[in-house]
Amino acid sequence: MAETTTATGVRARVRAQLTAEIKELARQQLRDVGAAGLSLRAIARDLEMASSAIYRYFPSRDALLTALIIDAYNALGQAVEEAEAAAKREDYHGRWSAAADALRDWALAHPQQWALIYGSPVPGYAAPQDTIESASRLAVVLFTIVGESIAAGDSESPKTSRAIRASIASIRELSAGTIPDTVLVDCLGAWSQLIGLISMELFGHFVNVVDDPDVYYAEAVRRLGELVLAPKT
Amino acid sequence: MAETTTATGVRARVRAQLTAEIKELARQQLRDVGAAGLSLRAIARDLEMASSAIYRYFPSRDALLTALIIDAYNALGQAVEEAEAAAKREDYHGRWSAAADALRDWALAHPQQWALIYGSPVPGYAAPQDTIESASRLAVVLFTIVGESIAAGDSESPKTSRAIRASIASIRELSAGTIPDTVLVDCLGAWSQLIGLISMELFGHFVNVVDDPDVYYAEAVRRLGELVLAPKT
DNA sequence: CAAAAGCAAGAGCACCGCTCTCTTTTCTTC
DNA sequence: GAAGAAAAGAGAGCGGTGCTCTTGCTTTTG
Repeated sequence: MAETTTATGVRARVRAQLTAEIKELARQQLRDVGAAGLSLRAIARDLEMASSAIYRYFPSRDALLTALIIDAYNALGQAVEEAEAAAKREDYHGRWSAAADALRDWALAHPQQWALIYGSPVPGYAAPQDTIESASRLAVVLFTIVGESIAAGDSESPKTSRAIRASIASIRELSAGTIPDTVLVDCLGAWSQLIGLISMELFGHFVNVVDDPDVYYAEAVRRLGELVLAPKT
Repeated sequence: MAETTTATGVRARVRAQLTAEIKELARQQLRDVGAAGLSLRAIARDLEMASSAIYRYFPSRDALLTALIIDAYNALGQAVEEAEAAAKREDYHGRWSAAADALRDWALAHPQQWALIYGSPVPGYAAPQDTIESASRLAVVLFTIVGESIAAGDSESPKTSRAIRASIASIRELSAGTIPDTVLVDCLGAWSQLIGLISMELFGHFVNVVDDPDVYYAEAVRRLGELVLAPKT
């Protein structure tokens, strides 16, 4: 009795640890055979347990995948956040590049996990609601940089049409007026371009097109920064 | 004898037709259950033939998928080519929009096929060489519009660094000097952004971000056109 | 201490891709 | 036209999958 005083206690902890082990093995399998080849039975074999026991931890293969997706979003978000935080606060272009570079670096280091979150949705087509918070971390970083850059400079903000403003109403709310509509449109474009560039490179669409992705990506990022940040001081 | 004079004859034709039927059923299954759920056995059942007989037509599931990928590239390429061809030759912005709109329209009409070609590579990770010709059709259209637009206007072309030029040597060759290096860099960015925008929308990354993708996409395309085409006459 | 809840194991179902072997059909060649 | 060659289909079978159900065991809880 005295030993089990750790609240919900031992059981919960070994469960958490085993859950983590399953996910780690799953990530390993992801690297080796890709998402399509991920097999619960293989994980169970590695863990030397019955295949049916896995289902005590994840009710289905899709649930495991979803958990991996959330983890991937968080790992990516954290990597970008940390890289961006390391740059000088007033150096907006530096912060922009740092974030963009961290994005690509993470993708190159974890291509299968990138494919998991930015490739085709693997399960039947359930966009799990749990993912949205983790997923937004990247966008938050990018839009924050732009917002603070705008606030620091004195911007002229050309008008946009009513329809365009309405089309991006959600993201306008989220950015809470710190970013003029015109810039906001460019931000969405820049964001999409970053994702597009990395996906194209990773998924093989730049074969025989771009020879040195490192150099090209850096240049693309620089141009996007100039488009979207307040003019350099 | 007289009836079998059609050269390689009847056999080849029914074979071609059955191959087409298999692919059509596969596409249907793609729509219903996605690429992950595509099953040769299910196709065989629909065709009322033994599952083993399918392998006379496609040596493996991946081979079928590869064939579908090539078909998808060609269908997409053709759709874009035709839409672009319908625009007035001198109206470069019109041609640009027509191509970009056809791109998105096709994607929305065939999301699973889009995922097949622009989502995560499904097979083990074999980038089949057969696909590259079909895959390039889209890029050819986009880059041709830009090239002809440049040729029509009188462009000042700012310098790019040696490293950047080298990084895109392959595509520079393909465009055969019709597009200045600076513009070429923007072209690649614009191309990637179009793919990125459509994928983000289709794969659910614009949920709670972009409310009216039609309107937003049109605006993004317009801006990309102004970036990449010679200034309007 | 006993009941309840969580956990592991095993057997089993229906499906999958793919490979054999064997028979039937069609084409080719003499 | 008949005989041999090539292509096509059928069926059984192998090893694998996700997932479920039942049966015991262990830990936690009242």
